[in-house]
Amino acid sequence: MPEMPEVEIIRCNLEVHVKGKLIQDVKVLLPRQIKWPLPEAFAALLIGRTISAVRRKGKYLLFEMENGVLLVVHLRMTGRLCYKAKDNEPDPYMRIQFLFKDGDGLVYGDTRTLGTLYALREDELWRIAGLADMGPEPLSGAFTPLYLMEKLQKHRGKIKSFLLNQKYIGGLGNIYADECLILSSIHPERRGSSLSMEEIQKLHAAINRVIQEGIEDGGTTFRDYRNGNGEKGSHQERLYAYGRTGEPCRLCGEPIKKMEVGGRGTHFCSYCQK
DNA sequence: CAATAGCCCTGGTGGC
DNA sequence: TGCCACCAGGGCTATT
Repeated sequence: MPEMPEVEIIRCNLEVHVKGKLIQDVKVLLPRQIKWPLPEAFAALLIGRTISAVRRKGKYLLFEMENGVLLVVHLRMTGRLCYKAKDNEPDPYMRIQFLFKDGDGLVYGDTRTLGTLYALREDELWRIAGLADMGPEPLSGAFTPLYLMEKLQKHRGKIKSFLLNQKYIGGLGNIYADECLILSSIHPERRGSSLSMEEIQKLHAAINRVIQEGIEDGGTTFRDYRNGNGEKGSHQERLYAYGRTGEPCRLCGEPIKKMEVGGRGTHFCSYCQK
């Protein structure tokens, strides 16, 4: 499941390949994944355009065309974008295909088909609520301990749910949320408003740390994630909590436990996290 | 307004 | 071996 580090890796890898490429054709194999505009208009907006940049905001990828049109992609659970040279073997779960004038292509594949794609201009980005309402990203100047404190003071819900809510912090998903909680010794069911300033500072540092390390490791590949070249990341080898149920905590040796918090599987250490 | 439950989706897994 | 319930979970919508 691509989160901010994985999407950043994909952005970085794809930009090298697609910058300056002219889109000659767009084949929409599964129209319902196009959320705006209608599939025919989606293709028409992109055909004949040249990609000038690849941007990212939270978990969204934004391909900028030379005329200002943006192709926006959210990969959700199993979406993947892969640059394909002319003779590469096809993705069996290909849903959308972008063909370039030089014969290469960009393939959007998605087994569970939960991903979403849009084509619109910069001044129409408000149509994508999750993008327009997104809070500051980890590692950004706006994401400060003070910002975190102000939001948490008013939050009566559980900290795990807070971390997953993109309107507070843009880019965290289930894996990195569990990781930053174990690294800051905070129990996932703690109420946001109950955190001390010291805990908030630890949490802030842990969020930046896990995102930074995730990017450095080329992302976390648990099941489906692949970078823009179809390769796996390695951060799963360094995880403290996620997917380690029953395995010894790397900090104290107690077995990692799993519970449900806010409808999400949550991995934690009952000894370290209070 | 905010928290929560349900829903979308399909492949992989474990139980029998 | 085959069948099937169940799980994975981001983000949207409906409900409380």
